Amino acid sequence: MKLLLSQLITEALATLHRAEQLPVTATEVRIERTRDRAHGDFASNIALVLAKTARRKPRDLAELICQTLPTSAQIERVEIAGPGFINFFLAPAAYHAVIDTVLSQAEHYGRSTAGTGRKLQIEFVSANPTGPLHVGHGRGAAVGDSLARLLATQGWQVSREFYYNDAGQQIHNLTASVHARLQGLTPEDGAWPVDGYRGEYISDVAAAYQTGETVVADDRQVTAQADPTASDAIRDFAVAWLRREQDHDLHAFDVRFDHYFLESSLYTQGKVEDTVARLITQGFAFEHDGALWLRTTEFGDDKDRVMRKSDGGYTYFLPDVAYHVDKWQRGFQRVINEQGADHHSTVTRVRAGLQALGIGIPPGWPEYVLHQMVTVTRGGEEVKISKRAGSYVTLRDLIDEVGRDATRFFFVMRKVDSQLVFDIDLARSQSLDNPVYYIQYAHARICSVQRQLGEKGLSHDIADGQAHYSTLTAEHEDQLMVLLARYPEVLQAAAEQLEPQLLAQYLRDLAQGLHTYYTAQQFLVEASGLRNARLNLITAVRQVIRNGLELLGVSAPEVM
RNA sequence: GCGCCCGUAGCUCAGUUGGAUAGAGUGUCGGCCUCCGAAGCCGAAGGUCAGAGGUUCAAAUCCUCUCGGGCGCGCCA
Repeated sequence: MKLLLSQLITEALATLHRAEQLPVTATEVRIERTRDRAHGDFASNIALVLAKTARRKPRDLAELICQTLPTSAQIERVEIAGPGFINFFLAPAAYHAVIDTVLSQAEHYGRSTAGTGRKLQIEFVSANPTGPLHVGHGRGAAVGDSLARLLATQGWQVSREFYYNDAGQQIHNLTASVHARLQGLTPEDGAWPVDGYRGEYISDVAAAYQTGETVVADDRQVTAQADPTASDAIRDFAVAWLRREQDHDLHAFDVRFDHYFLESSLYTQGKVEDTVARLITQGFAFEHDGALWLRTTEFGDDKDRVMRKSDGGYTYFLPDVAYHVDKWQRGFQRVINEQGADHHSTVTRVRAGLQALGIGIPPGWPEYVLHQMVTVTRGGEEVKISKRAGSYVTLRDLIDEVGRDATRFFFVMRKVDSQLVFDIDLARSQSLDNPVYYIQYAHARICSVQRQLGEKGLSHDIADGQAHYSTLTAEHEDQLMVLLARYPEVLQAAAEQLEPQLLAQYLRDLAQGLHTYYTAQQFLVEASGLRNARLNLITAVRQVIRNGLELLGVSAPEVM
């Protein structure tokens, strides 16, 4: 519809130009939905934009454009308002069409094929297997997965990736902790490793190792050797055990990855070495104080960065760059990294490293979505400690306490770049103040009406409803149809701007529209035409709520 | 000190990427169940969009500065 209106105006402008009424040729004409229904359905500010170059008053120009505008069956009337906006009021038939579109496209409604076939990768969570996932990972999981689903609706071929370090210093600390536990030590003992982990799970890992358990994670399977001195075996088992723990939480969150990537593979496959060599030949590397540096300041960084330490080891910066080279070589047009904002300093660095390689990677590649910190409150007080992890609140704590639906929704309902206060009491409450239940309730209510229909011995005749759309004259019906029509636009905006909260916000609006309508009108009325028309409408609303919640990983229950 | 993010109703936050009279929820106050589910609906009250300049037909939105909060600033990851 936006496209149609834009074309009509462009035609009008061209006509005026030919008639020498307008000195400028066509510019890009943008059509917006109005904020206020009194201003019609769509508006164009073109007269305001062109007023200066046309050297006419905005309202006069708007008048001229309106008179020249080709007619369309979709448009009932056009008005000029305010400082010179052109407001379009759609014909009722244009509204009614959206109901049929939703009903016929069903779960596909709202999707676009614009990006068909283009490959996109989104990396998120990427937690090292040294402990349970914390609430920050939870936000990352919810945001990353919803973005993946949203981008898929726009036709992108999306791959979800999880990157982790299975062999570095942190893993060494993990191994040492489990080893110490196997020796009978506890975190309270003086001999406990200084950088060791102190959560309860260390004991669980040690116990499982001793009994020779076999653990199966999504990306690996290991059977414990039960030998308390075999540190490689302990390490492999501990990593697998914690990966399984993380997978357990991720599954409970309905998050699945297509690919797990090991940092160690960058070394074993020589990719780190290749990257260093390439950076040296490109001439951006230099030696200083016994270390090898990269002149990242050439590419916007505020200081140069060490690649190879004076002790011969690499800093994390280099495998990061090598990893992204690998992503590039795998052919992803777009790569999005979803991380906590505490990693924001790596953005410039990684991009600088990739530019220094000179292998044709665009300057803004990869893209980043950085979510701000999460704090958890209960009873108005900040919650900090989890017994399970020893120090931080885990994702599992949250899911166990408030459930998957509320947890996922709460994580995506705010802008990612705002700090998030996760109020456990609010998320738990199955009452008026919980936005998740509000939306789900709207869905369940529609299902309930459909059940009542059967109990009354009636059936839903879609065709009869279609023949009686003209009876849908209530204000609330009008508003719901507009909301339904907006859904594809919301998906497109949320995917384009990488902002899932737009969808969460929209679903709340749609649910509100339904609740208001529900209270104001009876659906199961005597008159069958009106009844079927209303059933068509609320069935379409139900479909869109389902589609939208699905993208946020939230269930759409038929009964609550 | 430098960099990034944030600052909107008492509280938690939206705000269609510069548009028309700033919006929800919650909290407060007042109404609505003989009626498809009251986990709901309707109404009232509540604002110097942190502050000051600037850009323009138009600024919560863009630019500069100030104040306040968060996160980073390692030859750690």
